[in-house]
Amino acid sequence: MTQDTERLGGPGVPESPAQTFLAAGAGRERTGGEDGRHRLGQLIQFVAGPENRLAEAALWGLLAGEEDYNPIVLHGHSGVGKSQLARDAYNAWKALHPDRPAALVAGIEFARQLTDAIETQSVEDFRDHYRGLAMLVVDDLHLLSGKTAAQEELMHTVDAVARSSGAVLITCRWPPDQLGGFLSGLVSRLSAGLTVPLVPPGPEARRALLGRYVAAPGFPWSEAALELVDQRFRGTAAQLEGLVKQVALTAGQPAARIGPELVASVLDHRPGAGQPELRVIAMAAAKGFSVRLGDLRSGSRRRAVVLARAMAMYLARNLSERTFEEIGRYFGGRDRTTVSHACQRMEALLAQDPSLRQLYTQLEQQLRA
DNA sequence: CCAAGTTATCCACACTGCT
DNA sequence: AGCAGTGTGGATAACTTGG
Repeated sequence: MTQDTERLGGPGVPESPAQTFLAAGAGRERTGGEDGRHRLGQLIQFVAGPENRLAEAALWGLLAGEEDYNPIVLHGHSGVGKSQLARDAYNAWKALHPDRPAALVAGIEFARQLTDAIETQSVEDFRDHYRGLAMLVVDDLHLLSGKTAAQEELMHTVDAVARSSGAVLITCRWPPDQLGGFLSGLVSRLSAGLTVPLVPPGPEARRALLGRYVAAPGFPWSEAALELVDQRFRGTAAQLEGLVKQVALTAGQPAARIGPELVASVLDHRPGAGQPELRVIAMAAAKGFSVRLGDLRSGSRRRAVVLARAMAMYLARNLSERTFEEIGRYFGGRDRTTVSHACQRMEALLAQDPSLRQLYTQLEQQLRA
């Protein structure tokens, strides 16, 4: 990994891999010079700040046809932009290599298609399609947990695509070696490629994202309004986009200038912007561990209760923007450091217990739905 | 049932970023 | 400087485990 880092993220790496890539003229042939570069630049929606330069570099390397790191696995919490990056890679590939077949498929959809193919006795067609691809993008691989047939099929697909000098990009909640309920063959195949962590946008990336979202015509934002979002908003790219839409909606008719007062009132009255209620999270965790909701909020320290409580706290922390203080208050008025410790402990447990990770994934899915 | 080990919890203090 | 949020380390008591 040291070598990978040196190669892709070290001092030799230019500020923006995208710039270098485009400056070098990669893809010019098929995308048509200046115009093509511009078009390709527009296809890339993911905004990478310094914190995600390695992922960006990996993406551009993949598009440039570098085979050194194949497959590339992007992993990170939900909301960091994995799916966006997957879509970008797919769209850019199609623009660069219109004559080389590519596919973007969600992990769970890949499994469903395979089941259909088996039922309709068309597995050969399924294989011809996927194994003949020049580029395969699989989004949310972790949802294939426990689905061995699909994993086996995917493993052979990845091999086939790689053998014919194709590119494979995979997004996942966890790095390959921490996946629970996965075939060791697939895990080692994935681990042999390049594994890149994705993290939430930092200040620089947030600013760039904000600039893009407010660029839509009709609702001119004042500098002070932008400044306010910059100062007060801490969230994922998707949440930021939601905020901008909410502000436009509140502004009413187009052409009204958006000032800091309006933004402040939207920020103040955000109804938890899609984040589940603590009670809903606690109930889901309680059910997952077969304990009572009341137990989680009680003083009990029974092993099963403590584990379920820690999971609930960890979920609350990851799926909402609530502070340790708020979470602790809900769970029996516990100290905020208790919540902090519980989250750290859960993180450590998840790193070493595949079945627990499986449960976490399940609960997270359920609560986001 | 009891002693020993483990760890969930709380407290005190320190650090960071913002106003 | 003051505040909010967070991180870290130590002390204590609740709980688990082995005999």
